[in-house]
Amino acid sequence: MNINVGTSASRTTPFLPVRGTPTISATSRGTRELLMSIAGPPRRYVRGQHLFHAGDSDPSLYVVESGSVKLYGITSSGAEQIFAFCLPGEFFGLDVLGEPAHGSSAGVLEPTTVRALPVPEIRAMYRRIPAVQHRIHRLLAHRINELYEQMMVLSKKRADERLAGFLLGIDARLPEPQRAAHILRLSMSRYEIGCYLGLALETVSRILRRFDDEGLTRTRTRRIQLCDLERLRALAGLALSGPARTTPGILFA
Amino acid sequence: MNINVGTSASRTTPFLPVRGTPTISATSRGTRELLMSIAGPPRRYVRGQHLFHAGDSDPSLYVVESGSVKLYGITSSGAEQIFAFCLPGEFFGLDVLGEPAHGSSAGVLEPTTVRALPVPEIRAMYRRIPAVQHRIHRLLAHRINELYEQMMVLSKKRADERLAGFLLGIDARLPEPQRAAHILRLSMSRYEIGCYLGLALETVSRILRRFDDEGLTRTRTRRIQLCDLERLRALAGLALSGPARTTPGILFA
DNA sequence: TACGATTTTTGACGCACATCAACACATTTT
DNA sequence: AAAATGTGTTGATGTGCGTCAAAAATCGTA
Repeated sequence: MNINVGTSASRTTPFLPVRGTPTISATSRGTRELLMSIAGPPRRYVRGQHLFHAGDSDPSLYVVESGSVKLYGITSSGAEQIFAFCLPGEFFGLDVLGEPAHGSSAGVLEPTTVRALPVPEIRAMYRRIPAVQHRIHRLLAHRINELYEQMMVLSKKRADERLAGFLLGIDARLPEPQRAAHILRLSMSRYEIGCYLGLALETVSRILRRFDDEGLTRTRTRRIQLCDLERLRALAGLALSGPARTTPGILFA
Repeated sequence: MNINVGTSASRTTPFLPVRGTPTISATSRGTRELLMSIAGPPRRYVRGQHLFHAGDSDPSLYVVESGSVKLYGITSSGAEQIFAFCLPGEFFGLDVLGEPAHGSSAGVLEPTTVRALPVPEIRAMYRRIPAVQHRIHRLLAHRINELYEQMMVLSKKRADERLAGFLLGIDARLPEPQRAAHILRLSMSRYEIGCYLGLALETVSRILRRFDDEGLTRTRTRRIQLCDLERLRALAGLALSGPARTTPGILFA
């Protein structure tokens, strides 16, 4: 997304006092920092490179520092299906925590740096700091609910509703500085957007054009400005307005 | 599904030696039994009753003993979307382990008995028995990969391919005795099947008719016999034949 | 057994979106 | 600067499946 945030560790974790179990850990805050403390060195990649493929038994998950990554699988008939786009600060590849191998492939969309977190070290951390474990559960559970949301999109929404939701979703995940202007610089092609939303790339292009004609957006290839957030939200079926959107998750499997 | 298996605890857990971390626990096998040991008493429900609704902060997850349950959500436009059908032996509602409230609703499809597992007790168990924690991770991670699969179905497959996959999926999850005959006794309506597969109920009905005409199935309302497994598998895009299908998961969020 | 309610089937019709096919850009290469 | 390559736009056409409507079958229950 042509964005450079500082190290993702600089992000403050919004909230997290895990209710219920009285966690013994001293630091109930800062689990993200704890997790990041076992992250390997930043690694650079360019578009087209892969961090792992479905089936790889590489035992680590990843955090995006800058750039963006797509998580995807291949249909039985050979078609690509994108499961998620991962932006700076977000974890992905979490499924190796429970499965012997990755269930999806991770491909880089633009010049990107990521850091790896070795699964064994995460497991070791569980013992010492229960809060980390709760954090991981939060991430996994949250991801499942995100996928439920995506299922509803794929099976019930029209093309324009999907696109509106997609644009708003990206927008909401931008780091503070760029979020204000509501200008997206997409790192993915029309084809990839279509792969994610279950649409043909031509449909993506056409709907985007219509949004422009109707004053919802201002599009110049991969630079998209969101002009009428209210109408976009209405289209996407989101609650109107809503200033402070809680973006607690920051994870991907 | 009009099925009565013995207590789900009688199911043997297929495999699970968690690679990597050398688990200290004495019983690396039998985590399922351990989990079941904290399950509450069996509770009976009839069609239409609910175990929880999306948003409920009921801190427990559930196991189906007999009968069946649907997990679903409501779209912004008020439409129902079914995320999963839960059969005997399967866990559901796992997302409360990480989220403060349930992310979906659980409705009963037929006379059904379930048992509840209180989240606090599961958490307490983590400390004592790390293997239980790995098991939970397995369940969550596996569920995520299942949802990836379902995303591919919803966005890339034709109606007949979806239906074929659905029927085979149910079939593979039947307890041993009935699986042999490949005769399904569905507890869900055409409408509910459509809700799950992203199709109109009329389409479900029509495709089912076509399957019958083509000799793939023999349908009498909710009793469906799978006659030509090979062709069904080919349609669904599954590997041909494949005798012993590993059904490791047995979980739902 | 008979009644009403729900579910399922079947047909007719229309539309949202995929597909096919050029063409227009933009970006990189030589 | 021209050529090559990938990406995006736009139009024409087709179709898979949704929608609407009504009859038929099944189920629940008196």
